[in-house]
Amino acid sequence: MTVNLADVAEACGLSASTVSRALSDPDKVNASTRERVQRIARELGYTPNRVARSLSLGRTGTIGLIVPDIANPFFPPIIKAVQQRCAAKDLAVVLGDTDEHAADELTRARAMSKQVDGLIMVSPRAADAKMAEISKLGPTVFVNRQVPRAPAVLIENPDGMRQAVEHLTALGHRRIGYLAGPRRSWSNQRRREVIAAVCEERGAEFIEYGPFEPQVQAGVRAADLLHGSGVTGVIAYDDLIALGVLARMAERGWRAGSEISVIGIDDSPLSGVAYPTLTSVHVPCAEAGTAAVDLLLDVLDGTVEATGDDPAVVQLETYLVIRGSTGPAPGEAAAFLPQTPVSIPAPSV
Amino acid sequence: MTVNLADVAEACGLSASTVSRALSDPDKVNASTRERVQRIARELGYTPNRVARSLSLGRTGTIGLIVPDIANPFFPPIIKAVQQRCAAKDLAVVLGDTDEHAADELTRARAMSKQVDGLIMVSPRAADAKMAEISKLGPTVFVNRQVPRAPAVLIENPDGMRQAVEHLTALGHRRIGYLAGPRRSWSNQRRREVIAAVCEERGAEFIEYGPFEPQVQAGVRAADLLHGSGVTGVIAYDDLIALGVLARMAERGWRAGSEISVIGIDDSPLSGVAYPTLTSVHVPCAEAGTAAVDLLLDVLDGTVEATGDDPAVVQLETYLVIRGSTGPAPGEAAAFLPQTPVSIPAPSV
DNA sequence: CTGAAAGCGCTTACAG
DNA sequence: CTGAAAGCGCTTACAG
Repeated sequence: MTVNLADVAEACGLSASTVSRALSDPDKVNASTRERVQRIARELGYTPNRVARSLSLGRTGTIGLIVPDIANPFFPPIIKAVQQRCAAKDLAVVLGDTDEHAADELTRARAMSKQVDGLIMVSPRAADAKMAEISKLGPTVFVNRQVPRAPAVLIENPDGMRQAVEHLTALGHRRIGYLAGPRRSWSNQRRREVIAAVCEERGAEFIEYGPFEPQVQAGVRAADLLHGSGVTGVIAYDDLIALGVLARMAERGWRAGSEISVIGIDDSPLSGVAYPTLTSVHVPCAEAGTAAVDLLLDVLDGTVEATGDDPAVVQLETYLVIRGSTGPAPGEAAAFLPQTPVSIPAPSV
Repeated sequence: MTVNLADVAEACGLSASTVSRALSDPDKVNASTRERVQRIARELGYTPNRVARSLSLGRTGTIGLIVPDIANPFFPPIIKAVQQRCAAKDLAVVLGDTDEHAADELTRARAMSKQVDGLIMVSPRAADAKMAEISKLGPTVFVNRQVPRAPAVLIENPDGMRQAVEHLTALGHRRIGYLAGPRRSWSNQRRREVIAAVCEERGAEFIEYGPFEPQVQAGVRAADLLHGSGVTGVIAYDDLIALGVLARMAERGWRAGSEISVIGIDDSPLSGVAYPTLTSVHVPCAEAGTAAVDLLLDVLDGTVEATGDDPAVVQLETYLVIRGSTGPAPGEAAAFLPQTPVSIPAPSV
């Protein structure tokens, strides 16, 4: 049905070998034959069969991307960036969603492994031992998770967390809550540690709530726990939880940014949509996606240390973005008078 | 390096043919050899090479999915559903994002075509003629776009639009605005028509604004246009625009749901996060993703009409979800007293 | 029920 | 510079 290399060869009166060279390695062929082959191939509407090519080359020109939940707004920017970068490099992306089931990560990776040249695992949930098994399947880069002896792109830089706590203490907050994420989450452990440490350093009390699932509904529940606790500033594991807190506060008539200050993490596009707008720690998701593809390509080229005790790790920066949901602690407001309202335009989504 | 069929055959003392059958067509093989082969294959950690399998079968076990923008919250639920359904059917999904460039749709489809058994095009932006070319590349199903002589899953049912307008007129609104989406958008044209028609039918004035890009920022701009226009009820092309309107209204101290009622379209998870929560037309994105995979599979099986004048088209239902951003038109409120506040829990995201 | 052989559509050392 | 041949790892008629 569809035209293949042999058809083109016949139409040219040449061997398949020559046609193949003319098309994929043009320098190895006489200039005039090259032109003729290319013209005839075009006329016949020939497109090489990628599958056959993959089989003989041993490379598929495809990479696998596995994420826990496409519908969680944290992931689409990463997926998009990976996909864009791959398109630019003429690589295809096969996508896997584990629906937050840690056990599926290895299964999906295994299913993909024979079909891709390398794998990008974003925020995997399963234990390090499972990640080591995944790494054995083929070249693998982790995003947002440090795995021993494996290359990774990390966006869990402590700077942003530190800035968040210092922002609150500078505003006079003395009792600071942390709405914890899932207990097994690597990010959660890192965030908790840094926040607790900076609280201590700044002489603020650190109070942990949770764990909470990274969902708006969990934030609604968290807001109710906060009420009457004496906590005046709170940092949520992620924006979804923070947005749930804001929604519940609005519903109950508490003023975010004055009665309680709320900080999210991710700086997702949602941050500008909430009311008030959400102060949040910016996490460079798109950059992480791009960096992950580049790192994986380096691993495939062998230009980078992909294993052993000192694998390549790319560390990206995080920082605090201040919006409307944080303000002086109650009783501290006077120090800030006269208050000039700051209007921050909603970001485009 | 990696273990292949021949290795398993050798370990079993059998031919590759038998091993192949034992693994992929177990009935054709003696029960005891079958068990033995399967056990040994497992012990050796054998996984079939999908690429080789594809080449000999002429099927890749992969489908292509092309969307305009992964980061637009409309698409992730569709992507997720497609991916989940495919995983259940042991199909891989290769994902393409055209970044809203209509011209890339054909290019990307062409690049994928040799690598997939079929294609799902979600909300494509390019003209029908381009879609016809894409259809010629191989089995193709369209989602959220009707293309002549091509199978499709449509979620542009007029019911939801009608309910939205009737909701507003029932609340006493007499001047109804429509914040139009991109001019070329197929959905936009359909929505505009239905809304205008129902306004006329109900004796309300129809006023169009825009076009607006489907982004929060565009809604901010739209809100300012609305002010002082006498429009009391407004339907936005999508939730992002509607959320921008709400954000701007909150910022300027206008009360959504009393001074102006706002309705979005998509019923995205964001609807429950905004303040007030957003009344929106539910569009069954996840169902559409699942239906698209099933339809594509039917096309591949040949059990469904995929071309000609009467191709298979699946039409899904839309309906209005009422939340906090709509209420009686100003001056009509008296008719509703005493007002009992309705509290609607935020949905999980 | 099992095996030897051909074939899927490419690429690429190896000769000439 | 060009061609014949082998090979990538499977599947599947065709024999036995």
